[in-house]
Amino acid sequence: MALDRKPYRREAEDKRRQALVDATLAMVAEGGAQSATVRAIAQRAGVTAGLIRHYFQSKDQLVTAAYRHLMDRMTAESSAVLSAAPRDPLARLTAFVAASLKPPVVDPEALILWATFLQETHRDPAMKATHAQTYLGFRDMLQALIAALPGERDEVSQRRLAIACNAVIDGLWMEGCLLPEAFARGELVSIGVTSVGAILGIDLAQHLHLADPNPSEPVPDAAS
Amino acid sequence: MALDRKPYRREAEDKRRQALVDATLAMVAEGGAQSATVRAIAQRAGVTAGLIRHYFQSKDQLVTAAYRHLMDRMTAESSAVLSAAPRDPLARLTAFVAASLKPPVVDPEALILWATFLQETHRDPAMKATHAQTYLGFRDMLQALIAALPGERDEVSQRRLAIACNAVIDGLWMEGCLLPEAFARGELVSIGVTSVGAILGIDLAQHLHLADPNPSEPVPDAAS
DNA sequence: TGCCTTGTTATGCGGTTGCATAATTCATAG
DNA sequence: CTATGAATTATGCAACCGCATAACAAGGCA
Repeated sequence: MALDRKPYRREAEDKRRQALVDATLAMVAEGGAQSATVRAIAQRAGVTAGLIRHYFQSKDQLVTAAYRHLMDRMTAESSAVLSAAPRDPLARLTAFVAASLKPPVVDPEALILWATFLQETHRDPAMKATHAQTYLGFRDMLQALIAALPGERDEVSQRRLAIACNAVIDGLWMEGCLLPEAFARGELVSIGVTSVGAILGIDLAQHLHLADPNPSEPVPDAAS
Repeated sequence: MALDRKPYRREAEDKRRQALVDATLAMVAEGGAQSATVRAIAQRAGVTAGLIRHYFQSKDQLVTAAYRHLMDRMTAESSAVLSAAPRDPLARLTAFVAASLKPPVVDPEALILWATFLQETHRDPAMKATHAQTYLGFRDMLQALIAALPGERDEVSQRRLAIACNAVIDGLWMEGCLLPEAFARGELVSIGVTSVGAILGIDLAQHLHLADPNPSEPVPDAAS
């Protein structure tokens, strides 16, 4: 009758919720949505399945929270680039485009996560709202960068240009995530910066080395 | 003891397989992958679940067949435009871009289906091969159109330009599928043609009305 | 008309999933 | 040092999943 239960430690609520969210994203990234069962997620987080229900009313709520966290992270990665970018509008735009087309933004796992949650978006209004917000947020960021460029452009033109530039970036991002071996180092960045420049009628390529002295290596201080 | 079985009709193999594939796509489009169970698919196709195993060795094979059918359909819709397009290279490219950015290619269901199968791609080698084949096939089509344009371009440039133009089209396609209400009629086509022209350094917009006299209306003979 | 192949239905099984609930152990307060 | 509450584990359950197999009937062929 000597039941040896699994020993455990009590953790702060924030920590446990975060651990469960991280485990959810990890499971989805590795094996798709179907492998992200409550049991698998819990095991990944180092807890038992029942605990999920203690922090989330249902599995769907956990998934929604994970999606929101993912989107927040991607948005944060984008704006982080801007805060560290130079002041010259041309260099700023170049740095933004370049950062969007290399790791950690370009990442096979990121696309899997994005695609997996996209179908949930179709059903769950909360996730749909999160999606639209993030999506248009990125485009607005781009439009602001375009508006700051030298030269006169009315707002209608700015919007059209932002839509076009956003599309190039998204398309290249997808290709880079799906077929990472199909492109040479820095090729996506080069194509992206050149194309955005062509759409806007300016030469951005000359700002590439200024905006980013080390175009192929991700920041080395990756995880804390 | 009077068991009244469901009455049925025997059908040709092609018809039944196609019906099952169509039902699979319909279920995935409506409720995501998780709602596409063998029972639901069979019910949608008007048969019982056991029949699936009579035509496919497993559910995975049915899903793979459905994915291949979807990709073939999308590719066919794009290349169909080319066979009816004029001979002038500029007009041909314009028609191709325009057709890729309006119905039936741009369609919310299409994106959901694409995104859903994308995660399977990550696991199943057969689906990954189908994906890469379709993906690069579309880009090669684009590169051939670019190569036919007036002006000298070496193959390296052609490849880079094809990658960039493909990215714009993909990105706009995604936005159009995700937020159909965010764009005016014909706006995506207009932006796409203008942007592709800008990337290639030529003016395509003037060929838009020639290439497609009715840019916003899908063909009216939709379903038979 | 009557048989015979096989397309189709019907039924059942082992495994898994999300969720509910009871049992237990950790951490803190007094 | 002990008591109390809550975080965590453990157990169980109803529903559902894909798949196997057996029973049946539809339609061609003699």
